[in-house]
Amino acid sequence: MATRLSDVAARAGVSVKTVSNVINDYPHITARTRAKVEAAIAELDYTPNVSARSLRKGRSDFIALAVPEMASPYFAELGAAISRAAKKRGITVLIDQTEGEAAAEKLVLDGMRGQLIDGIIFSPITTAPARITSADTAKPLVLLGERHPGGTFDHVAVDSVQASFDATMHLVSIGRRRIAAIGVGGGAGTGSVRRKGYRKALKAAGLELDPALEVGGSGYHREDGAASMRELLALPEPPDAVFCFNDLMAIGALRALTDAGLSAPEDVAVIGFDDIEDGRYHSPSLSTISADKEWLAENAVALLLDRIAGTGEADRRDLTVPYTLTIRESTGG
Amino acid sequence: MATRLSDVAARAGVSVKTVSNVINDYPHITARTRAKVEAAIAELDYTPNVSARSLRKGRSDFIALAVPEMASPYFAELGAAISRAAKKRGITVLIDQTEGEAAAEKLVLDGMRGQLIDGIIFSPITTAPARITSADTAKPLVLLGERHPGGTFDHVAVDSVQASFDATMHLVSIGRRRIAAIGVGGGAGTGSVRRKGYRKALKAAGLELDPALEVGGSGYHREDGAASMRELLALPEPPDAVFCFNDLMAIGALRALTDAGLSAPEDVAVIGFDDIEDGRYHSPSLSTISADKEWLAENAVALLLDRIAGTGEADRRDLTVPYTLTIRESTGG
DNA sequence: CCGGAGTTTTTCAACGATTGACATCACCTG
DNA sequence: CAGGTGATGTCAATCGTTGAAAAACTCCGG
Repeated sequence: MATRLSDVAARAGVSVKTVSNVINDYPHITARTRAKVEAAIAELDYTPNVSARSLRKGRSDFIALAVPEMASPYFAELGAAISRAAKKRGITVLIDQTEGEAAAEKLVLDGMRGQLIDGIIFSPITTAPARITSADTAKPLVLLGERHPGGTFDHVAVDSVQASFDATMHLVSIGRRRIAAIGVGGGAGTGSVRRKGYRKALKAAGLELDPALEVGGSGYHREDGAASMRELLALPEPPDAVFCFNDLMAIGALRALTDAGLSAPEDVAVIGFDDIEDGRYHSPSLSTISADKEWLAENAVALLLDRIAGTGEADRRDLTVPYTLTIRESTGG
Repeated sequence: MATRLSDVAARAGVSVKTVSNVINDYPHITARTRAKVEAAIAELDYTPNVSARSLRKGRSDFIALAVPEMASPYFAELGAAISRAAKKRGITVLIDQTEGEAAAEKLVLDGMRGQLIDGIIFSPITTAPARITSADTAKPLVLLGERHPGGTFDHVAVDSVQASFDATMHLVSIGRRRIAAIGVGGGAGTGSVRRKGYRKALKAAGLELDPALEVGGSGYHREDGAASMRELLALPEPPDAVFCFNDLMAIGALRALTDAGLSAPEDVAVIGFDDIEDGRYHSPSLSTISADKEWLAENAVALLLDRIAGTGEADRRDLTVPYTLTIRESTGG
């Protein structure tokens, strides 16, 4: 595919610039010329060279999505949604796995990838979001994940406190009194924000807060959920319900429950957060907080493109993703 | 980030050429100069402009991975592995979702992305692999998925027939006599190849082949597996074991089983294919064919880079991914 | 048939990094 | 001290595309 603009031009009998004009929808072109050029393009199967174009224009129509790990179902689903949303607008998404490494996250922030990308959608995990300032990056950036009042960037996320409150209240509403939380140590503020909602709910329900029931470190994987659940079950007085700060841990927790010969929701009710597809097919199916990922993707992309085009408002925007409480078997749905 | 090569040169007090030499590992450079230049690069936080470099060199160090959908756990895990393998070699992976659309797949094959990428790792689904010829693409290409004798490209895959044989024989070995197969209509040859292994095993075990036990269309998702399982359970003589052609369907099948008040492995033993993480944590945990994804990723990337560098052997290579039969609860492990 | 107002098309020079041919030096060696 | 070697610099060209500006063309009224 060595077809260049000049080849097309030669074929169509016009100048290189005219071909470029046709491609870029320059208004003043005769129908005749346009037709000729388009025919030549079709015949030669021409595709513009992205590198050259981006070098000249300073725009590449590539954006990066930086996530901790793409194999994690939530991020995989998110990535798919964002890719789709971007494609609709003629934008290509480049996915970056930071693998939870601070170094990799820093790389993302430093106008990484040698100016190829026009902007970044960033889901931080190690980098304390508050510490990210506009000085750190030259590229437009949209943050996903927990909100942070002092931030300088556009931001899209669920109201985690409220959602966690709802999840916990749901456990209360089905009669549970000893409700645990898994994932309180979670990265990038997730743990503390969701715990806030959890505690608020306990208080609202008049339940006592037992520190022994708040468990979980920074990992948010299945095995972390399983380990936390085992820890809880080993307590002198185990919980009768657990709110896991994400679905992946909830699935691990359910597994640990089964391994212990117990079952959900009878012995322990379990609710997660994220609504990943696995949860729907799990036995028992998993109750969860279901954020609208399509909405999130659409808006994150739109926000970023606005910023890139410079048409966005001057001050940063904070979008809140709609969510619903989805009740399934794991809480007796 | 408007730092250019010339800025670095000025800062280091050397010529642009020297900086370029340092970056590109030109042999004759004093340690002093190299140090100076490297210091300048670090201070200015310089990153070469990818567009300019790729325009000039004709190499971008980007490769594309084209998969049907990245939200599907198998592809997500594969994508993660390939990204990692590529990163080790200084290559960036661009993931493309074809969403099972023939048009999108065709786009991938037409030296898509305007010459930005150096090569493609392609996991086809609608495009009949035999139909892909080197005439269709100008870029080096490595195919994943079922093998096809007539192909013209390098290829990496599990020996699906053998693996399916093993999976089926495992069901036989635990005493099952009425063994069904789910996914026989699967895309890009997967269905027919795995069915071949399945049938071979039945024959080897002296079991009769019942066409009613071979079900499933082209979809390979959880809901397809669930639907197929329901279909099987509705038979006058339902199966006592099922081999699902991928784990996702197996999970759906397990769910359908549960919904019908039956359980695995007691009523119906279930085995899948792929060893996705979900399967390990499912209740019951899922027996499966576990292909070495890291191996697959490493080799697919290495093969492609060889091809790109032109150092590969002239004739196409066909690599077979090692796998193991992993027995878990769903078959009584 | 000319001048001017558009409209359409072309010419020219970047964008930033790399490379090749060659010119300089500064040393070192015999 | 001539000649060789190693290290760096100069200069110009190149990759394919596009913005700015200039040139060529069309059309119309006078």
